[in-house]
Amino acid sequence: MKEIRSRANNLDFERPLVTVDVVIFSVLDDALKVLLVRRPDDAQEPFPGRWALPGGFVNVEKDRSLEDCAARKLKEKTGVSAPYLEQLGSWGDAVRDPRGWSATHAYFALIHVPTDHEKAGRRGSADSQWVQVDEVNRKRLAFDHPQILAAAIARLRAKVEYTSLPAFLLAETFTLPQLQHTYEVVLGRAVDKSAFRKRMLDAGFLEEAGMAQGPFGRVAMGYRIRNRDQAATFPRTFKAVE
Amino acid sequence: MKEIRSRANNLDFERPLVTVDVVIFSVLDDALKVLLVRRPDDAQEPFPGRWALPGGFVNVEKDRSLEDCAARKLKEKTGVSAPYLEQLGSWGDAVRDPRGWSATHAYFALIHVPTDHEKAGRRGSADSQWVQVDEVNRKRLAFDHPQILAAAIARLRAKVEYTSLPAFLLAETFTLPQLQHTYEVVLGRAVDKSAFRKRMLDAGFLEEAGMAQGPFGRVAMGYRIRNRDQAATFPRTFKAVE
DNA sequence: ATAATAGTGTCTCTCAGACACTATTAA
DNA sequence: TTAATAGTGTCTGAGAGACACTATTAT
Repeated sequence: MKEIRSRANNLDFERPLVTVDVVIFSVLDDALKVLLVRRPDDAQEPFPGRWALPGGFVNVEKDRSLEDCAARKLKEKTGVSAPYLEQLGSWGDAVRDPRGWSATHAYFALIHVPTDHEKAGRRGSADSQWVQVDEVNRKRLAFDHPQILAAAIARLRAKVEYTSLPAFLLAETFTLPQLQHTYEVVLGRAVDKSAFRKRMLDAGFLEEAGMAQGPFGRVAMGYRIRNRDQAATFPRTFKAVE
Repeated sequence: MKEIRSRANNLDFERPLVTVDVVIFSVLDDALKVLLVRRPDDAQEPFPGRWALPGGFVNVEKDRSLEDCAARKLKEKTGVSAPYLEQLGSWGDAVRDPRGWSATHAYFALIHVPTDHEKAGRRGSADSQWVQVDEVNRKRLAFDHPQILAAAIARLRAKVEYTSLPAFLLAETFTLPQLQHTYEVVLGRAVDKSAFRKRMLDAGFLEEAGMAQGPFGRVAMGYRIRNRDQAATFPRTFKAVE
């Protein structure tokens, strides 16, 4: 392994490799899914051909900041440019990457994938695929990505109990029944309609956005997130523990 | 800016500087304080003589992981070896360090400083000092440490509302009135004794540890944290929002 | 009309907070 | 005894959940 040396300041020690990885969640076909990419088959690369989280090295010329870097990777893989993006954590040690001491900054994104959006891989392609979160263990992910992904899923499941995060998994405008359905998909259980509506409306993070007509039944009020930079938090969890 | 490309593995690009910083909290003299260190006066160094969070470069020979590195820095500055240590986040961009593109992994520690513990700086020394969190703005901190510290304080204040974190600011065994006092110091407001006791005991994260006699009054039950690796979370916040 | 979906009203039960009360210690 | 602190009992009010009800649409 080679070191980058310099003169003046005492900066001549070996620097770790620095990467960014993004855990991208979306709800597709009534299931919570995560986007995985296939690593190159090149035998020079670590974990050739294995599935992994989208990510890569920080480019000190192109990336102004870590968050920029994460947003860039997300844009490259999905085309989405205004997602919910939050930092998940960092993982760094001597052995996680065979190429040397490395540290990755993991981000956590919630996006909406339009139904008719085939090319960016609604179904998937040879080198990228949406995988249901409870089936992701069947893939043998590269690096320490199983841990990172597990942390992301745990964080999402925890925050869904007391924040408005699932709203970011929907299109820009959505109805309360759609939002409730998204909550139920992520929580893995049904919630009471009346309590749900009270909670969402009282939290004040929604603004009305005209009526929305579905294929059947009564028209519903459409809503939009008032401030997409920040999720709302509720004073209680969804179902008090017994 | 240089970019050296090569054949085999494409690892010949400039790597960011990688550091770890630790925000160390403790309650001293009935106030929430944070430990700051003074940067060397050497004019070659960035921000000479300014106050900063304890931290430094990751040493790929000495540190097995980022968390190891944080624990090492904490041990060096305070002597404490079994603290509550959690990751706060990472900050990385082209300009935060004048020496070049750098990324820091910030950690968040809660420790107890014994009253008679003078040397590691209960009062402070020439190059390290415990500063009350609401007076920290008066110091002109180095780097982007004002943001990092603000994030740490926000995180602590938020989590105190629904977790057992303040228990880690006390000695190994403590009484419920002591714990309540710690909560009140961190929250900055009084809480009801009866509700507080119910909440703590029902959460089940404490175990009895014999009676503890104070200077006056009735003896109190001493408690210990059942599992120091993890904080308990309560299903509601302390005071529901109006 | 019916089926399907959206949205509301009401009751109940839990539980946190308020606060007054009792208990135990030292002096 | 008093002062000081530890710990408990009881009431109440807010609010989440349960669930039945009404409202609006397409066919």
